[in-house]
Amino acid sequence: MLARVSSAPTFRRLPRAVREQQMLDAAVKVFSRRGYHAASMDEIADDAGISKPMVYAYLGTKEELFVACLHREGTRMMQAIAGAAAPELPADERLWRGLRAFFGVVGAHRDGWAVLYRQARGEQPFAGEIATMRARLVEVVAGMLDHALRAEGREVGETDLEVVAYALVGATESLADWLADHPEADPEKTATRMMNAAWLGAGQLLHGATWRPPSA
Amino acid sequence: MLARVSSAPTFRRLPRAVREQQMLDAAVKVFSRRGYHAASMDEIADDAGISKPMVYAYLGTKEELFVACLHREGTRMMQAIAGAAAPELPADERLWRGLRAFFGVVGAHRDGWAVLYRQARGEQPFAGEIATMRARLVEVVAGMLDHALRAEGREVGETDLEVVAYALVGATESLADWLADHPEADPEKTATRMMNAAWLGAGQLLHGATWRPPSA
DNA sequence: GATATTGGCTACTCGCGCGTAACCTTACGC
DNA sequence: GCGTAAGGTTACGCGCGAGTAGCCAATATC
Repeated sequence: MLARVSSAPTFRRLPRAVREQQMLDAAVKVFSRRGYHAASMDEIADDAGISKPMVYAYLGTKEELFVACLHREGTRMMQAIAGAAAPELPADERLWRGLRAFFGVVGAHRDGWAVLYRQARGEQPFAGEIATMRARLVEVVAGMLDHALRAEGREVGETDLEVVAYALVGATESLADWLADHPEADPEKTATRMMNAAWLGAGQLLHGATWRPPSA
Repeated sequence: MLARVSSAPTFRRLPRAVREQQMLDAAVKVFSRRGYHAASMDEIADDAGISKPMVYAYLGTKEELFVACLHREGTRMMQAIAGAAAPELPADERLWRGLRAFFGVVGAHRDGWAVLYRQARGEQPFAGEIATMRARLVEVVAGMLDHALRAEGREVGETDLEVVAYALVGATESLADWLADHPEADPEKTATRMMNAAWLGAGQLLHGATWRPPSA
C-alpha cells in the first residue's frame, strides 16, 4: 500500500458531543435490529465508525448506553406530543394533534421507536423505565378523556377510564409499529386513520361515518 | 443426614410427555420474566425440577425450546379464538366472542402471553414467527370488517381495512398486557371494556353511549 | 515550539452460559 | 429374574462478548 502518503487527514478527530450522538445513532440502530442482548458493543462501535473503548469512555457500560438511547428517544417522543396537544384545546383536537405529532416522530425515527417499543419492554432492567413512560402517556390520555367527560357533566369510574386510555395508547402503538415496517406509508395519513378508528369506533365506521382532520 | 431410609421414591421418574410439559411450563415462566437471552437453560431446567441434559434430550437447543414455547402458547391462543368466533355470526357478536376467548386465554396463561407479546417480538429469529401469527389475526379481523361492510353494500380500500384491523388488534393486545399485570382484574370484564372502546369509539363513549354484552 | 489535554487505538482478561460426553439406575417386556 | 431401553445425573469444554490496561497522536494553549 503506497497510499500512506500523509496526504489528507482521512481519520478525522471529532469533538465529544458529535461523537456521542453518532454513537447513540449507531446504538439505536443496532439495538433495534438485534435486541439488547444480541447486540454487541463491538458492532455498535464499528457502526459508529469508532473503536470500542471510546464507547465505554463516553457512554459507559452497555446497560448505561441502552438507557441513554431510551432516554434520548423517549424524551424526544414525549416532548413532541406534549408540545402539540395543548391542554386548552377541545378533546378531539387534542387527540388529533397528539396523534399527528406521535406518528411524525415515529416516521422520522423508525428504529428509535423499535428500541422503545419492541426491545425495551421485555428486558428486565428497562421494562420499568418504559412502563413509567407509558404510564405517563396513559395518564395524559385518561386525563383528557376525564376532562371532556366532566365538561359534559358526566363521570366514569377510574378503572374504566384508565382501561380505555390503555386501549387507545395500545392501538396507536400498534399502528406505529405498522408504520415502522412500511417505509412507504405516510405518517400523516396513518394518524388520520388512527383518529378515525379511535374516535368513531368500528361500529360507526361500518355504518359509513368518517372523521376528517380540521383544515388547520 | 439420617433421612436416607429408602422409605419412599422421593425422586419420581415420569414419562416423557409429562416432563415435556413441565419443561415447557418452566421455560415459559423463565422466558417471560427474563427474556430470551437473559434466561439461562440452567434456570429453566432447575425450575422444571430436572437437570439440564434432559431439556436438551427432549426439547433440543435453547432456540428450539423457545420456538416450542411460542408454538404451544400461540396455537392455544389461535384455536381458542377461532373456536369462539364462528363466521356465520354477525360482526359485533363475532368480535365480542373473539375478544372474550382471547382475554380468557390471556387471563389463564399470563406468562404465556408475556412470552408471545413482550419477548418474541424483538428477538430476531422469532420476530418473523410472531409477525406471521399476528398477520393471520389481523387478516381475520379485516375479513370480518370487510364482510360486514359488503353486507351493507359498502366497500373500503384494502389498506384502510388492514390499518383499522391493526389498530383493533393492537388495542386488544395492549389491554391484554394490562390484564397480565393486574392479577386481580377480571378477563370477562376487560373484554367488555375492550368491546366498548373498539365498537363505539372514544367519541361515542364521551357522549354516554354504552355497548352491553348480549345475554348469552 | 514545548506541554497538557483530549481523541483514539490494539490487544488483552475473564466469566458466563450453551451444549455434551460419559456414566448411573429404575422399570418394563418376556 | 434378567436384559435393555428409557429416565436421569455430574462435570466438563469452549466460544463469545463485556469490559480494561496501556499506549499513541493530534490539537489547543501559552
